[in-house]
Amino acid sequence: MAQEDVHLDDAGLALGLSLGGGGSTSDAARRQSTGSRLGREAARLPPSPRALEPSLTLSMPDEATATGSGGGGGGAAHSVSSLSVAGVKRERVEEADGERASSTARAEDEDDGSTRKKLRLTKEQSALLEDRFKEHSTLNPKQKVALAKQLNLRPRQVEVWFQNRRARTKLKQTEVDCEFLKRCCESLTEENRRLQRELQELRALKFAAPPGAGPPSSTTPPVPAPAPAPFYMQLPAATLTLCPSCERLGGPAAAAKADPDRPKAAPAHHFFNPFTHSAAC
DNA sequence: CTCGACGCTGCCATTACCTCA
DNA sequence: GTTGAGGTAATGGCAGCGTCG
Repeated sequence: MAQEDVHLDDAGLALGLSLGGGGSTSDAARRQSTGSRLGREAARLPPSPRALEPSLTLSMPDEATATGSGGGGGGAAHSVSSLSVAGVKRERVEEADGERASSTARAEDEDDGSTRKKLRLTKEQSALLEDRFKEHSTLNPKQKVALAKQLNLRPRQVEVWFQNRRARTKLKQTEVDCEFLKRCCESLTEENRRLQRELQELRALKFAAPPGAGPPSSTTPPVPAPAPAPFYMQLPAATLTLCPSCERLGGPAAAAKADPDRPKAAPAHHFFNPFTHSAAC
């Protein structure tokens, strides 16, 4: 389980906190020792300035144990460890892989102990992560640890990658939805104009015709040809789903949101927004 | 059964590093 | 060499849910 990894991973961090006093709580630390609300409060110490006394640099956990994945220390591609320095937890990456040895390795050379170094995933790692993401956008602890082991990363890094990946996906989807809504709005505006015109014409017709007059003759202005279905009505049937709470028409996300893995109590909605996955009823 | 503490996880906003034009 | 923009790994905070005593 990831649990083991967290324990191991945090071994050095705990030390860092005890020695450094105001050291930051890394996410791993938060997940472990500050997971509780009390713990969180206790851990909410003012973040130390990044350039705090470098002499506070702490010994980091043994590489092999820090990775926790078992394959960490001896991996040909990476060995990763965590280090808590003056409120900054840094990732140190040693790359034997020449392809991507660039930033991280260089950064380490220039390491002055006051900056947060950033891991760059190799193409292979990214590809595998992408593959897994395509299969499932979330990982259970077992999968996470297995994947981390496979990638020679820490489970936390895999977790973060998936988190960020989900965020990117959502952002993209939001952009798509936004564009769709824009077109929808334009279509509705145009439709509204058309109906207004039609209404005006009908009114003009009504007032022009003498009361009691028979049905319009051939001089009657032709009824406007039916306008093409407005954009918002061109939704494919598959996109029309029911609001899960009130069973009125909603959008595709309504069904997708009904993920059994994480059922969230939906309020009683009537106007279900398929784009924001929310409702306002 | 209810309640509070706790642990875990996901989402979100933000930060900070890195690359590239 | 410098700079600004964009991409993205990492961090911190918060909320929801399940478990346990």
